[in-house]
Amino acid sequence: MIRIDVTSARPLEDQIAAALRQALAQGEIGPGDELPSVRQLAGDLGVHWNTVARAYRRLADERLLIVRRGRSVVAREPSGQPSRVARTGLREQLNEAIAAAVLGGISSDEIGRIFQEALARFGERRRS
Amino acid sequence: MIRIDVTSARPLEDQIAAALRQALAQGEIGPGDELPSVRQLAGDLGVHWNTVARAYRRLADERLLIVRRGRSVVAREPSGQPSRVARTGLREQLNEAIAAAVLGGISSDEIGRIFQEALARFGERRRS
DNA sequence: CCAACTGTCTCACTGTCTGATACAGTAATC
DNA sequence: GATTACTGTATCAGACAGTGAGACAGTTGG
Repeated sequence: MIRIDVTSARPLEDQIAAALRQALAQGEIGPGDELPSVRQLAGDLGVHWNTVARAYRRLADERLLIVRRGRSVVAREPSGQPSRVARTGLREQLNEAIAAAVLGGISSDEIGRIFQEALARFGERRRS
Repeated sequence: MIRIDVTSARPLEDQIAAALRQALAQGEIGPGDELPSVRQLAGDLGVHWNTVARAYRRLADERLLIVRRGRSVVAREPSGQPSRVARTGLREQLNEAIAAAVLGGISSDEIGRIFQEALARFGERRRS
């Protein structure tokens, strides 16, 4: 379902939350879909289930999931209109990504191309 | 010179390093330019100078700065050809930024527009 | 040489990340 | 309705990273 890198320095909880966000944004997981239990997903990923629980909880706080104990976790319809912080956050993330790429020797053209490829994956909204 | 947010949860060292990378990538700081001393920049930012020193060291490890004790810190010419990790890193950062934006309710069109605005700031390469 | 500057190193403190374990809610079954 | 087997939650302990304090070491100019 999702993939993480246990050797990365980035916290596992972060990685799991980020991977789930991508799956949600790409429509790989749609509103109403049930997600695996914390213990099951943890087993698949090879981490402690508590770590998955915390990632779920974080997304629940972002109103992306509905999670209540005893019941299975489900995805919910994402929020309506974009907030100011969403926009400024996007701008900052893009600035940082572009800066690193430029310093890494990637040309502006190629950065633009890679961006378009990435963005295209979010427009499909495939639902099973 | 650069700006950080001391109230953010993100480590100060990270913020400083990221801000410097942006300044370098945008040409605000060019090869050969001298940077402020760790104590001076720290005073400006309101953080401990040791934190600035570590951020400088990190960029030096990325071969973006030359830093030796006793002498002032100078920017260096960034690397030549792009590496594989630079490209995959860019892809991952973009995926994550786009996912968060989509879930935040920002349309694909607007994401594209914001990206173009951001990218444009890196093409200017203004030098003083 | 000396003084004043530079960055580096080591230490202590604090908070976060991770995993272990006990707990509490839900649902199906008897 | 009690039981059982599953859900997620809460709390704690150990490991580790981020931060700041202070001593240290290299460089430069008087």
